[in-house]
Amino acid sequence: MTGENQRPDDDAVRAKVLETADRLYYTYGVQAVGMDTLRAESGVPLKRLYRLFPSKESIVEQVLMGRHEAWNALVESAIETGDARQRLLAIYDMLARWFDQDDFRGCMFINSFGELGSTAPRIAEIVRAHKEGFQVRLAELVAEAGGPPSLAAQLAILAEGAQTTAAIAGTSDAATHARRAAETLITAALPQTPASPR
Amino acid sequence: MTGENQRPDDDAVRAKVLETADRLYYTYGVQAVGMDTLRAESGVPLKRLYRLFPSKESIVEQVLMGRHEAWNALVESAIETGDARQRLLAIYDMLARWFDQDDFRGCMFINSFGELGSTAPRIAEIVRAHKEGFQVRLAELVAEAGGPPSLAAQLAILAEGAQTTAAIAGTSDAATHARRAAETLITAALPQTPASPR
DNA sequence: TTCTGTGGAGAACGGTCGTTCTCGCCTCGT
DNA sequence: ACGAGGCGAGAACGACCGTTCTCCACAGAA
Repeated sequence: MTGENQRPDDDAVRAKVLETADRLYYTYGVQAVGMDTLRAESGVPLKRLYRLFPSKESIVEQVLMGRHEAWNALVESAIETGDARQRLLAIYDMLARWFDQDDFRGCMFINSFGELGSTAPRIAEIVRAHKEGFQVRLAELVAEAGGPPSLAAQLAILAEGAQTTAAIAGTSDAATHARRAAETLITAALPQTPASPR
Repeated sequence: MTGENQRPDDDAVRAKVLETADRLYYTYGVQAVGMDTLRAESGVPLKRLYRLFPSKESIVEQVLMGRHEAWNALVESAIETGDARQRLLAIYDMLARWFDQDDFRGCMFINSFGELGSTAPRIAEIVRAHKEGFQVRLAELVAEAGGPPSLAAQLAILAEGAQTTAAIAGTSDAATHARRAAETLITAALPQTPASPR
């Protein structure tokens, strides 16, 4: 007898908890937000929190997985139009819009890795997989543009550096600089005009 | 062992504490290392720790200031020979050597910012000032090479991105990719031969 | 109604945090 | 020799952590 007796609104409550946890962890850091704060902000009693999630760490993991999906959706929507070169550059425009949001506090994966990476291997692995997924997607885009894999690695480094620089400096200038650098690198790696078939 | 059998004076003990704290905080994160662990690893009693430093946060601040000086010294020693272009690229070679150290765990300033930036304003300011100092130094080197300020911003983003990418991926490949990208960006910004006697 | 059981509010628990205090010991001035 | 004072070892303190438990109001079945 498998005890699948979850109440009908458990899914909605779970979603609300993860939404609240995402906001709190992103704003203040994971270790700075206790379970009681999460209870107060989400309105979900502790008892139910621990029925819906086995532990705080699993909440952190699910928050990061949610951010992973959201990030992928953002990237896909940013690159859905234009030629291969324009689609690559659109990623940096997306970064600029993100950096300009007033609640921007850097990349949650990078922040969580610095905070928990050395003590929580599962968190570290989620972060590593997230970053590798982005690099793989970049490599696909670069390949469609006819560029070498090394260009994808360079563009990924630019995106990472823009995120940390923008978070620490508190401005979105890094997105503009990263975009210009990306233009230069793409042009150097794809010397022929992108519209001309071979 | 030493000629002086007198008890080490406060300055020497302070230095040993900061050295131990640097290693522990860098390896495990600041919040993961308690004062009792610092006492055990440094061999300095709690009472003396609190006579030498007013609080844990001040230890963190002084560790970061020490890292700031060490970083500046590393940069200066890396760029002390060669022409302007070679000196700029030497920074990425220095990064590669750093990434290959087996205790490399990313940039402590970025890690500390993610961990404490939103709750400890003084830490956030130290991190911000550190990163700005590096960008200013890069701008000087770029200016000596005859390049525009935007090139310095681009090279700084490459360095930041290489650090986070290497930390998360666990490899030093990012340094190589960043160096190649830097070569391309420098060449594009300084189209003429860099050798410039005056 | 009465019984039963579920869920919410919050106390409790064991542990750890940063920080301070106690106390015995050791040194040292007189 | 003797009292004073500074030191180290570690307990103590209050606060907070993640997690579990108690207690009671109340919903539905008989």
